Amino acid sequence: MPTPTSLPAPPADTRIRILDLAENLLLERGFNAFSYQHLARGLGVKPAAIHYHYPSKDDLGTAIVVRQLRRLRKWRDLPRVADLPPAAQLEALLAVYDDHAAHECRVCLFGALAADFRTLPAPMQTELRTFNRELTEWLAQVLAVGRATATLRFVGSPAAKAVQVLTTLAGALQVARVHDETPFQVIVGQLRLEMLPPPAAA
Amino acid sequence: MPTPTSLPAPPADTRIRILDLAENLLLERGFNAFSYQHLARGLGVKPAAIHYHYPSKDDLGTAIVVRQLRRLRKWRDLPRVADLPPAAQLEALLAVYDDHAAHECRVCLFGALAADFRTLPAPMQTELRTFNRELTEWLAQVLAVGRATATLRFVGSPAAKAVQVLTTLAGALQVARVHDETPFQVIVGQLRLEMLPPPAAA
DNA sequence: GTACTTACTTATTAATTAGTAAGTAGTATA
DNA sequence: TATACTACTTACTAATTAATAAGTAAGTAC
Repeated sequence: MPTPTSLPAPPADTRIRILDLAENLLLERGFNAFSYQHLARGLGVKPAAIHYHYPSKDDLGTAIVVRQLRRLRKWRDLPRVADLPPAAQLEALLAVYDDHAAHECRVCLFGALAADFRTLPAPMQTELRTFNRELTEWLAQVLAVGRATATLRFVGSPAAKAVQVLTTLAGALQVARVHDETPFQVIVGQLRLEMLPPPAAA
Repeated sequence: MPTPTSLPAPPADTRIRILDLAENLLLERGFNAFSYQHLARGLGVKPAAIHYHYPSKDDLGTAIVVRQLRRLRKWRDLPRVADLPPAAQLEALLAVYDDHAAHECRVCLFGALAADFRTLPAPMQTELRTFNRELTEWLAQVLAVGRATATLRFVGSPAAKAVQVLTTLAGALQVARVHDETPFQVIVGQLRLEMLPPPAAA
């Protein structure tokens, strides 16, 4: 225990500030479109300071994906998410993507990295696959319960529908970037129309 | 008319060979992940030769998008496509994306450029928007006729469904890149299941 | 107060980037 | 045969890239 009673250091968050800015630049401009110089200028430090915390850009990129994976797991297991009924869980997911669209039309992590995937360091590839797999498995489970309880509607297997819906959402954020937020809202509206209102019939 | 009776020059296709290779690299690795040096090495010429045909990378990138736009218009107006019934037109579209997935998991033009969109030269942005808009309008028309003739099934407006389907397909190619072709086939199967078989009921 | 660690900066390297200028070989035209 | 054009190559520049080495100031441990 280094600082038993006092925690005097808010300046020590450079490591996190780097990660935050790098993540922003990644989601707003793509992985190959920012450099240690950009980060350094944006934070008021020298490029070598970034190398001190993240020796190589591979390390930095991997750290971004690993943190997003940790966030996903934390979010998914949050009582206010995990204890929701399936339709509300789906809405919570849509809200996350809506946040991205509203925040400078940021794409999601997956959409930011997929196109350049083959140029990414191996650890980033691995972590991104895990990220996407865990998110898909979570949604598949939500959809399965939702259909079983007649609160979500779709044809085909929950796993297939989960892949389709997540892929659509990732793409929707990209379309929002190319045009504007409108098509994103159109797509989300379409998803709600198809899946959310149980048919009101028997 | 330069060469009235003879056309002796197959070597003169360097301009096209550059465009072909650049397009391949763009779709396989992303726009910021290839350079004039890569192109030059791949073609056995010097980088300056590329600059001769395409003075700047902006010009080259724009040429790629412009050519894809021309191809789209040509394809769409082809008798063997334009004269098809709506369900077959949708299948023809799916076949194009399937080609991409089968060919080294190439993403589509849109998916390759969306993440880095803000780093692209303005003419590329403009042409890509046009490309996406025209494709969407075409599909919306197909869907409208398909539903009117009861050969395609969906809820919501044809325009909204067209945006959703194209976004899903673009995303599906990206998922194929990150994992393998399987999820792409799952997504296309899901789309067919939802839209293609008219309900067999009245 | 000496040793050590943390968190940097300064200075530098080697590679790569897009882009340019000038020269040249081959072909076509007058 | 002179002229000019096409399609390059050679040689170069300036900027940027990730990365490293060495130094330093401030704090912590004992």
